[in-house]
Amino acid sequence: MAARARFPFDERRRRLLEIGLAAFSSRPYDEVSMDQLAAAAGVSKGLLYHYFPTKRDFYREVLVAAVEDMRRLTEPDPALPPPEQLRMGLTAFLDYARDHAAGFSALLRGGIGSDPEIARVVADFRRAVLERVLRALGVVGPGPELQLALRAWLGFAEAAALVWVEEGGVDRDLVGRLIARALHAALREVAVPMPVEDWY
Amino acid sequence: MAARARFPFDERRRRLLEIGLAAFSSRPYDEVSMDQLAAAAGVSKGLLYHYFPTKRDFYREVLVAAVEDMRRLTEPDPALPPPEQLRMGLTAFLDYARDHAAGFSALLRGGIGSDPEIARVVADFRRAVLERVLRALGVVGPGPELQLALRAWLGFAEAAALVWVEEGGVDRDLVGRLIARALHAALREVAVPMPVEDWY
DNA sequence: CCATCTGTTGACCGCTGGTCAATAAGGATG
DNA sequence: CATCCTTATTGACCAGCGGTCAACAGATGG
Repeated sequence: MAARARFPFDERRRRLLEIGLAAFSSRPYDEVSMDQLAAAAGVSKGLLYHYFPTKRDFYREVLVAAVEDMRRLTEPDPALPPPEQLRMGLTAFLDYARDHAAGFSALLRGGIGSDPEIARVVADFRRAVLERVLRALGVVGPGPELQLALRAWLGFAEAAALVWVEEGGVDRDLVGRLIARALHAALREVAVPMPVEDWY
Repeated sequence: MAARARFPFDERRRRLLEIGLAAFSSRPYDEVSMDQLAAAAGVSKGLLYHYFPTKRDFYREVLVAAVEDMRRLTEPDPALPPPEQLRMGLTAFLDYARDHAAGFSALLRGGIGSDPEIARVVADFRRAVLERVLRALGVVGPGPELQLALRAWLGFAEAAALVWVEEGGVDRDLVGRLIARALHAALREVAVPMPVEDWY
């Protein structure tokens, strides 16, 4: 065998997560085996378990890293006026979905979403996105109706992005406008004063 | 052991699917083993494989049955005027989500959605729902923009229903109105003439 | 009462997720 | 340069998993 290559912890971990993302993006969870992953990383299976306690934890960490990546790349500039923040945030969101199609589809579509720990990662991400929106709106204590409306709107945005990425054939900015309009409609229905009409 | 109980094919199959729905609704896919399922059904594992070729197929059939059930229970009366069809369809949809919370969450949230065969079942269901809407609208050859808008709207409706079921605390008819309004907004953005304003 | 069909079983297999004691690379210390 | 200690890394190992299969037994019809 090749000589033992000893890597610093963080670097090795990062490499393993990259390989995990590639694997879990292209095949369903249960069709990816730890042996395969280890082989793809040129490493023994035991090492995988040295870095991640279980397969599920590994998957979760892959998801966390991907979501963190997305959150970072779509972060709006707080110095901009709110309408511009929304516009740029949506554009960045759609661009990210387009450029990371496989991972975006596989992971956000819920690779194994019925697991509570996994679902929580996605739920946390969604909450973070909605907090951005609430901050831009200047709302502090959103009631249950507003929370539901915003969460539903996020479902709209995610579905729009998924279809746009998978089917194609639609202008990106049209999709962005569509999503912004949906936000307006959702907010109006729960009586949140916001002149989003001219926001996009 | 108990004497061999011989059942007619269809009945046994139906029972197995019921048990599968209960199992897959309460635990993630990979935490449900065929041995457990067989034991829960009071049956040998071999029999499970006599009815369904693989675990994945079994899961798919469970999903198909659940989706079929939902489709049947939310079917609108075509004799009603379209606005009323929408109203009743949404009400039935939300009621179904509430009354079948576990299955609705687990299965539509995508138990193992990254598998193409499984994803297709959900995709087919969504297409069927959208065809109802298109029929009610009188649209025959929807362009890509309209398809995307409607698909995004369905994401809105699904997310709204999920949150409503899981969090509670919001009036059902408010959720229904919210979803109807979102449909209006989505359609207006892609320039589909439809006076949905007074539809709900 | 036999023959056929088929719902049903239990033993079996390769592989999977997960464990663990043993090992060796490399920096620190003298 | 030898030593030591830490820890990244391995490979053998295990119970349980998804899946297979030959054999069995309850109906059904002649």
